[in-house]
Amino acid sequence: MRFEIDPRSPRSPGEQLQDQVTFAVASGRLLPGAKLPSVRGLAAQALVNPNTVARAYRELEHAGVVESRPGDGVYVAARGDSRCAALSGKLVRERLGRAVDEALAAGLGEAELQEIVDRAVRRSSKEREVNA
Amino acid sequence: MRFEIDPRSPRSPGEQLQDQVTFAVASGRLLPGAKLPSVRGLAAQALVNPNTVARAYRELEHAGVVESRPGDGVYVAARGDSRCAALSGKLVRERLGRAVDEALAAGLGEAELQEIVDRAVRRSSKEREVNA
DNA sequence: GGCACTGTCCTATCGTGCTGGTACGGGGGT
DNA sequence: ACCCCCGTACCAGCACGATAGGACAGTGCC
Repeated sequence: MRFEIDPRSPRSPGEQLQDQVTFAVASGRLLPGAKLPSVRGLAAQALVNPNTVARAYRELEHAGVVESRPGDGVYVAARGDSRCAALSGKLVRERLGRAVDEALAAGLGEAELQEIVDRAVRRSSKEREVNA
Repeated sequence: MRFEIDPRSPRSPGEQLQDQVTFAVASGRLLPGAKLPSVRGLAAQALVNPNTVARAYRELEHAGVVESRPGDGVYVAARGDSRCAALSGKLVRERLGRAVDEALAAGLGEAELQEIVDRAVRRSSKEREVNA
């Protein structure tokens, strides 16, 4: 499981980390019981401060997505997957909705919009293949 | 032309304002030569600080989208529309792409994604009718 | 027991974006 | 000429997220 931060995103690094874990759990790429990278390890990998990772993990624990076992590691919570499903669905719907609103406000027609979405889907699934 | 700020958006008020003007110009809702709301007026309407609006206008002027005539007002620049077309197209593509990536990462299938987009389009065009 | 690794906590500091307030100079209608 | 509204500029201050560094306690392995 790789995590990475897009510095050009308007979302803060901590939020991006949180989102990525949530989505990975919701999609089943991270199963309940799986061990997440260590705070320090993930910080080094994602080039952020360990404190930022720790805060993200703490938020996730508060949301019931993960469980942290001090001295051992952070694990996906037992029912974290179902908890994430609703959560990530809501997030995704909200953000996709916003992006579509923007696109229409910018004068794009439905056809062009459809084409952009298709293209993004194809690009994204191609990347998924490569990483498989 | 109404502008409003969504405080729940991850984007800063200034950026939201900037985007909205850009999209309005790109879509032809604001034509070259049209007068934009005054710094103070828009600030009062959108519940932000006049300084924030002034900065957004300055950025837009730097991008060649608007022209400011001190003592008079801020106007859409002569070739602002064409300048915006490319700009907003790029922005929209980027953000829609990100949202689609997220949705797929969250485990949504293409069919569900399609359904969400359709729903957002319909909701959005319904709002457009109401405001027409 | 000792060691390496884990998560946790705390404080100080920086950068950035927004706020609040004030002041200046120009345009345009009266 | 006057006054009102306009954009512009500048400043101090605040909030927030991220950074940096250090210290602590628990777990697991040897």
